[in-house]
Amino acid sequence: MPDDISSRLGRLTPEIQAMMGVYALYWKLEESFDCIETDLSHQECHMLIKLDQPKRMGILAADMLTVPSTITATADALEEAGYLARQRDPEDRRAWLLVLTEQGEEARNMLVTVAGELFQTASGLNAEETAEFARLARKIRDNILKTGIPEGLKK
Amino acid sequence: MPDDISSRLGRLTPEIQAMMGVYALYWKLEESFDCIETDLSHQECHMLIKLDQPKRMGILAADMLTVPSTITATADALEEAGYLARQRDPEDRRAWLLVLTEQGEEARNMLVTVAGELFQTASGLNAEETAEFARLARKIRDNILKTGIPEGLKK
DNA sequence: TTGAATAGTTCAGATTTCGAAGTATATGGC
DNA sequence: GCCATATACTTCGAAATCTGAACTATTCAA
Repeated sequence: MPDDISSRLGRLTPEIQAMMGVYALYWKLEESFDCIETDLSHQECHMLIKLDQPKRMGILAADMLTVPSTITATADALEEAGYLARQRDPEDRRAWLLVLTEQGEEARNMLVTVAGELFQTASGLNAEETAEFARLARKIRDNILKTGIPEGLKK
Repeated sequence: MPDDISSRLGRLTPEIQAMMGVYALYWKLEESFDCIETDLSHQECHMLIKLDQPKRMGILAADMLTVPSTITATADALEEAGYLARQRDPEDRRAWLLVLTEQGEEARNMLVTVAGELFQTASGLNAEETAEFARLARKIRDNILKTGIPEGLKK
């Protein structure tokens, strides 16, 4: 049966194959996140992982392709739980910098480690394949961030 | 600034780079789906794309890494809107086969075409890179479906 | 024939997300 | 310096989404 599915997928265009793989991996990773011993929501985990250094909320919103109000809610929760602190950006006092606390750093390190293992398990790729996949993924991400907000957007 | 982000990403592990790329692409694709002229929800689009041939709801649930009740709701909506029909599986009368109607086939063809273009635009990869990415994505998807339901699952 | 397992359904509750309106600060033209 | 406009984030209520437990119908095994 898996072979059957696989062979049928082979007849689809590369783009659709790629999309289906991306969706499967995304769903699997999200699912696996539930198994991590933590009371963090998925969005909170994503934000922690992205905070490798202090960042403005607007940058995070663009980076996570979401809306400012969602970032506010997530940051509120993380701040309340002691993982990060808001600091005014000295270069623009309208903006906040989100800075991890020590507790936040620890949580982030744990998450990055576990997430890496999850990726290995879920993908089943060896080191070489992972490196190649990562190279293409980085290229894709660069392109998306460069392209920015959806270009064919409505409204 | 994009270069700065990119160079910092380079210092992360390949697994995390890969994950961030996958998340960016997933989010971007989901966002782009909103721009398609259709009244279908994302989940409904995903199901249509997967119905390249009649499938049992349980198969779809496993394939989309979700729960049966979600499949029921999505299938209800698509059936009501005339995109598919339920047929009893002759091999197991407890199960339904979801079969696309003519209207469903048309919608699926449109979606597959548009989704392919979306992938090209979002990823910015050329044909060769897309083929390589698709190869790895297929491998990942095979591994995930083979692994099946989360193995380290709780509850 | 009966008990256990499986395929799908129902439905109410929880979570998540979004968008419009609001506050505070910045920027540019006069 | 002053005003209009733009930007960064917040608030909050509505909408969409997803889930899990309990239920019906059918199959399978003994």
